[in-house]
Amino acid sequence: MLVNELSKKTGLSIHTIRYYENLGMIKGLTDEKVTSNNYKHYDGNTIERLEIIIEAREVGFTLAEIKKILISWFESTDSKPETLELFQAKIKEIDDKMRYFKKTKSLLEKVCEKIKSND
Amino acid sequence: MLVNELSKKTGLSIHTIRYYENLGMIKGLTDEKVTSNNYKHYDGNTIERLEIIIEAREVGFTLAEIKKILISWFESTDSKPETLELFQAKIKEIDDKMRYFKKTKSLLEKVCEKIKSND
DNA sequence: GGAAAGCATAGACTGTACTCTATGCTTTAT
DNA sequence: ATAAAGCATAGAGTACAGTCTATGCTTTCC
Repeated sequence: MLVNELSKKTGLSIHTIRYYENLGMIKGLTDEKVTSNNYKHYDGNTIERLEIIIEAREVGFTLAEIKKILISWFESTDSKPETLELFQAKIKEIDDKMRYFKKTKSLLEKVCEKIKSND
Repeated sequence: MLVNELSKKTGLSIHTIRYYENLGMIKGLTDEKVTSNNYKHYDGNTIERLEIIIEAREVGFTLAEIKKILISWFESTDSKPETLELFQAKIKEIDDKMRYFKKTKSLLEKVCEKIKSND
């Protein structure tokens, strides 16, 4: 599939997809049998990668971190201590954030009640 | 207290404090009895505000949103429908993120196990 | 076969949130 | 009294994550 279809399937803009490709997070392949153009073709793996990127973004990974995750997930066969460390640090970060979020949520709920009761 | 003390008490850099002040999120007052300088004085309310800023940043509010929160919390007497809406939307966002976080955490834990077992 | 739509690269521009530098005046310490 | 430290404003610079524009070639559709 070409970039337009990939964009539709993932919901990411063509610009963003190319941006991620420039960062080396995904890679399209040009069909060597076709010499008239250098259109890039993407496959299911690219979709999978982009979906991982979208989810990982959501929980606060930076693109640089996500790149590492992708490499260790798709390209590496051996275990990587530094990736393990990154993940364990992120688990800790997530725990911290969840605590914060719970506190903040109940605070926000109180504030909402306060605002409503002032009517 | 002057900016240096405020910085030490909140852990924010002087630069960051001034940045927030320029955005109108906090406000120091110059002592009108002193004419030789225009040093700004900050009080407990400023610390409270900065602590709210720090916490709200942590859960993903933008500074523009935090400014609204501060206004509705400290400056407004009447209820503000738009602030209520903002908060309710944020509560929903937090719920969504918590779901994501739980999913991601268990995924990360699995990945960590996988990496470890490859040793 | 000519217009419209799609693809590629490169680079400029935007927004958010800082962070740092320059300059100059004021206060404090020795 | 003078050097060091602190304060203020203004503006430049940085990092991240896009987003948009320009240019030019290619493919598709009527």
